[in-house]
Amino acid sequence: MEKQVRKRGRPRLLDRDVGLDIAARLFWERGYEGTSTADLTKAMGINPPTLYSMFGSKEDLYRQALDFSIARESTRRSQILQSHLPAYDALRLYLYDIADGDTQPDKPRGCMVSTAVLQHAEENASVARMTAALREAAIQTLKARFDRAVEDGELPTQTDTDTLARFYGAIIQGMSAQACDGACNTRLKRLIDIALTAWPGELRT
Amino acid sequence: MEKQVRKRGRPRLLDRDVGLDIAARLFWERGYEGTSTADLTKAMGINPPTLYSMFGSKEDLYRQALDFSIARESTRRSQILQSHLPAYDALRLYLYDIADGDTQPDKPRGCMVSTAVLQHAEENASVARMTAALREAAIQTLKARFDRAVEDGELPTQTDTDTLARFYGAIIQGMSAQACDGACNTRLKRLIDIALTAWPGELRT
DNA sequence: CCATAAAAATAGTGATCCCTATTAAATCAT
DNA sequence: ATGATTTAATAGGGATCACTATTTTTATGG
Repeated sequence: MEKQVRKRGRPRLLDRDVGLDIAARLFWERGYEGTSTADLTKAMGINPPTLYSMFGSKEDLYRQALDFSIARESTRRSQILQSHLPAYDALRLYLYDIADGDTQPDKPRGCMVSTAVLQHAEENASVARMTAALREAAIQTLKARFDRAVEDGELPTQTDTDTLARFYGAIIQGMSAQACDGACNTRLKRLIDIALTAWPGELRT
Repeated sequence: MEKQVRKRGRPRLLDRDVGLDIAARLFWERGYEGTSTADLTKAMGINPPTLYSMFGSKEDLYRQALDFSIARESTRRSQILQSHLPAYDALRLYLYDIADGDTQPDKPRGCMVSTAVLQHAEENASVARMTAALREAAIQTLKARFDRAVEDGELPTQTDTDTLARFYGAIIQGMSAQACDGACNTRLKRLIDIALTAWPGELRT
């Protein structure tokens, strides 16, 4: 990650990561269809051609903003999930971390991915497929952790880990929706505590 | 509900309820921001002035289409919930009915209300408040049923019925999101069966 | 200083957005 | 038939949509 050597030509006024951060925040708050390229260029302080030369298109920018945001969160969250904590405890901390992310002060409510682009115009079907794939990947990550829990004897051998992962995925999506509707952090965590009572295994192995 | 007596003037080409049904289906599939007035007028087979004289504005039409759709479902669903079945059994049938609604053949996926207008442009904030209020009302209906269950001794007296209602509300929202992403009916019902294991009371009193 | 390179700014493009002023058509009452 | 009444159709308005051809600015290399 060494600083780029100064190249020829006019220097950039906008750092790429700063631009992605601004874009991610707008898309997060207003959604893909609710955010215009004029909103984006205005918030970044650039003119339209600069946006297109830096990021390609509105859809390309959305994809890059999602990748950028996910990269920032994924390290901490995968550490929680892949730690040597019992699966139940790891899951609890993982869900609490998501609840925190859904209710950050001075940030948009909810999750940028969990409830994004569920309904959409036909022309945005490819954007919807992208967010759906990200949600499916998150569920598969949960399932893999649950499979490990079965191997470790923390869950009954007959556990349907796929459905269990989709159940907690539904909790994550429901929390995002309720955060968008104004739910506070403690309210989401009380909800998590109920969801954790559906855990099929012995607790704290 | 007697048929209206033929009045003076040119007869309507489009029945109001037929128009609302067409509008509801479009809004359901594409969302509020993803559906244009041109989409609506084309699907209804009318010209723009007819849409505005019949329904007022795009936002008014959305509100009327939501009311129209909810009215059709609410009778059956409130019968399920307010029946004399034990609360647990009523809840199970209620959630199964919602799962069926999320995965109807030849209908858009998911629920028209549960995951609608979560992210939105600033100019559509009033539309978002409307759908949020409908979601909150559904949660309060669940809470009221749970409160009755406490009175009937089907739930422990110290049960936090508000959080329990928001938990099952999250399940409903998560199911809608996953249905939008392609989940089938049986997958949603397996998810419900796990959610029901979080029920705090004695089953089948 | 000059040529080259790279990015920014200007000034738009055609398409689509939600909505409406006006005119034409179709019915009923007399 | 005529006038009154109600709805439909025509034709577009002003704003915004995502995007871009062209020109101008600012840097480096020689």
